[in-house]
Amino acid sequence: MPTGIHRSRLRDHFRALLQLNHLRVTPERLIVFDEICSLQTHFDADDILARLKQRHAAISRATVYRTIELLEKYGVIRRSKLTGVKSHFELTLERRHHEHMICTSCGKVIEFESKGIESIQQVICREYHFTMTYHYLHIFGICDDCAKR
Amino acid sequence: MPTGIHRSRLRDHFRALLQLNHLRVTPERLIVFDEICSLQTHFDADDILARLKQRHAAISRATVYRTIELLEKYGVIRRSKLTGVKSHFELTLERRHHEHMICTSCGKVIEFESKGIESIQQVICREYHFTMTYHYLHIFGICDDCAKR
DNA sequence: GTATATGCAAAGTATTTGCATTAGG
DNA sequence: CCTAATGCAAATACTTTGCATATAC
Repeated sequence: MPTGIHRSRLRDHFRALLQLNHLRVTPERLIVFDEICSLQTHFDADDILARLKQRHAAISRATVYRTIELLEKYGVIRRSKLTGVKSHFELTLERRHHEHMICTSCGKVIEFESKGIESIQQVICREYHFTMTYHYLHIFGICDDCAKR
Repeated sequence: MPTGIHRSRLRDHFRALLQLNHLRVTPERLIVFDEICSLQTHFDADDILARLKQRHAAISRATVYRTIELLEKYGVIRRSKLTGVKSHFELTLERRHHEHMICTSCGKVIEFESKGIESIQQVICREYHFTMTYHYLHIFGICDDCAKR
């Protein structure tokens, strides 16, 4: 899915993604997708189920799981197991790809971009015959301000 | 726990950690800890159970889970945000740094090293006056085998 | 001796799946 | 039409927990 898409056009892109992959555009899929897009944070399957219930959209648990699986497979959302038990997901609508540098002392997050890392990744993925959908680089350490203290 | 400890001394450090925290040094804990140290990759609870069984060490599932929880709590292992339903862990010391490539279809994790990424990071950290303690690069996508299906 | 750790089995969550039914292309 | 998608309920996977027993200190 392309980056930097305006919210109102997301649904059209999802529809296109389904059609391109010979998958059916069902109301259930569109509703689950809309719900995920409306979330501004990480979510898990139950979050979606709860919000659907609140909206009186009777979509089954199985369909929610299956739609999440589909979205992950096509790189629309990504899984990150934050807690010990459930899987958490996040929409991959990166405005522009960036990496994170996290200060373990004050918690500050510095975002940066690196052409070099992107190209190294391409080389590595080719070497392993791996088709990348997304990546993230997290650098942990001590920021300038904290080092001075 | 200090880093860069020789393998044979790891057990002593674990023992000290337990004593310092008024926890009991039980054979079960030592065996589970040794097993984790002997692994060269990330692992999950079942990996440990399977290896223990193979070694005819009859340690219960509950104890393995409880020991893993303890080790995570004291920072000896860390939960890594990989894919799938299980929780994966990694020893926080003694490992040579490596990156992860995760197949979002089958869950396979490919580890690799990259000198290039290391050096780019050094440049970036210098630019931001950031003192790195550790980092991880996760590349998500579809592996060769899954792409063929 | 006493409190903590273990083992077992049962309970608790999260997720997946088989199958009959529905509906998109 | 035909096949993929849905809903339901049952199955499975992973993890936690209550309790009696064992054991480290």
